[in-house]
Amino acid sequence: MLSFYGRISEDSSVPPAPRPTLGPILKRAFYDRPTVEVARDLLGKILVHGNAAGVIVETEAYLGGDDLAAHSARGLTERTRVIFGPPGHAYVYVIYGMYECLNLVVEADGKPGCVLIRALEPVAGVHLMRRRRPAARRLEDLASGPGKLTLAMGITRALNGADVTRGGLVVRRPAVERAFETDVTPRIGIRQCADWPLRFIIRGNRFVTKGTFRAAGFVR
DNA sequence: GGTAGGATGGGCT
DNA sequence: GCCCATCCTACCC
Repeated sequence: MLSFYGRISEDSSVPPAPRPTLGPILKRAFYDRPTVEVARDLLGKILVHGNAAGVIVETEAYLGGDDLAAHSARGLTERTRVIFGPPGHAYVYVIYGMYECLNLVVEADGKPGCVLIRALEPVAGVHLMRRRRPAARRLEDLASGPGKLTLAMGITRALNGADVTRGGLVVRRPAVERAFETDVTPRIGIRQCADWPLRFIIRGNRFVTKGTFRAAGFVR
């Protein structure tokens, strides 16, 4: 099985891949950039909440301006206030009344833009994640979707507006950066601007969103 | 391997 | 009242 940290063997006599050592926390300047750049550059970084952590393997960019799929497209409301605020904060919203999705706010203060975190490759606190997601049978199902990963990581709407450059929810570099190829596709599960190429995944990674989406049509 | 339908509630028109 | 940036189960090849 192909993973960000190498090949995972089904043979228990083969030692597991080394646990990635965490590097420094991403600073605010990382987020204070164009949304598409940040969405792409978040791939391979490590989302950490408490004792759980996972490599970000799938993201989507939600732009300001004429991106009608973005919550901010309807203007500044109580819900979207965080998206218009300073970069480096969490935007957590409730979807379908049952699940919560994590975004990271980007672009300069006052300019809307955020990146939806869609899938993680678990790297720490796997036992914790399994307890939080009993429906997941395989490691690949633990955090392979935006609603799944918030459950697995224990991220709730209580973290809406949290500063992700300090505190319990942060994004870190891996201690050793690894090279990978990136694929770009249309975003999943939206109707407006459905063909815009704003979804980014680590090529070949087995932990990206599963299921029957119109996910084909790779742009690059 | 695949698809269809239901759960469930906040935000906005 | 309608629309969702979703997930799970049941059921069918």
